Amino acid sequence: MPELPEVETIAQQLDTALVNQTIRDIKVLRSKSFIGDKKLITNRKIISVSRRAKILIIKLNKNQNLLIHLKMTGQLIYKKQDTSNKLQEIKNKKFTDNRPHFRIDNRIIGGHPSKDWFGKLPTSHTRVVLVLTQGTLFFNDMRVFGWVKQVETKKLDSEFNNYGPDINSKYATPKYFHQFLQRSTQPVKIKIMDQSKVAGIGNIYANDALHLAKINPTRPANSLSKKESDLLLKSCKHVIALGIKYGGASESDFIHLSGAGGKYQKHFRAYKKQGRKCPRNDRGVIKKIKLGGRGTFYCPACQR
DNA sequence: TTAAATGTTTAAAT
DNA sequence: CATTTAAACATTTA
Repeated sequence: MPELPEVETIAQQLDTALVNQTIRDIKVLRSKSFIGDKKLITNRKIISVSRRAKILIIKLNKNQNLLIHLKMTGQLIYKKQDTSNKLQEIKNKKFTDNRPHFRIDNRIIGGHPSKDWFGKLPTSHTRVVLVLTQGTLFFNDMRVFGWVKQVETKKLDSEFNNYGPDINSKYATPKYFHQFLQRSTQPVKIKIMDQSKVAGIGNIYANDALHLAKINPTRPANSLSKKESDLLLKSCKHVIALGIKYGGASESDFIHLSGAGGKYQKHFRAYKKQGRKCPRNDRGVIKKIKLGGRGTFYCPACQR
């Protein structure tokens, strides 16, 4: 999915839109996409919407919760009732890939961008529908990796047993960061994307953080000095904060809930910049390699 | 036709 | 037991 900044953006906007509404009904169009008991979340009131790691947490009354993971291609579309449904093209605004910048005036949209945003709902990729008192929340997911899950509050903590501290939290300390890097000979990029060590760094921000820190993604994690590790942690926190500031990245898989789209893609340092000049100097050209099956982008000239 | 896509999760190997 | 690797998940687009 969308990475931490994208989920954070969705959580903040859904919180405003959904709090105090009641879930009237839930329709599961693809059984794989819903885990748990539908009965336990119907007629429950929404208390808040928040995020932990890359998971969205919708807190309900009577000790119930709905967790949502968008994985690679999940999208959430909230459609309010009783307003017009006109598609608007916002003038003078383009995505970096020249797709037009759309907004639909009674919808808020988040996740993988596709034509599913514009037409009638549900679409062929709609997997779960939440009917609320003042609108409807559609969970679309082309590749069906994502899920919506009912979890009682008592078991909420155990849902996060396999996650390290959030990268943007105070628990991701320089000492902790250096310690887990020291325990591994794997490429440092793979390690910082290991959600069980530290949560919230995905492929975009891993590439950009390593570029910012001038560290080669292929370096064995345990080869980083304390100084380098400190700088890398700082860089990770920095690019994640930047991502949140710009409302996430709308690059190929994400549009945030106002439909306006995140802006972080305009600030990519290395991600998807292969063949382009290094943003730091004229000597380097961003190179693309593969690490752990994922596209990896870096500047051979300045990342050592 | 093959490769790749902002991500986990699992099984098998070390 | 912890770490690592590869494959799996399902679909679309380049």
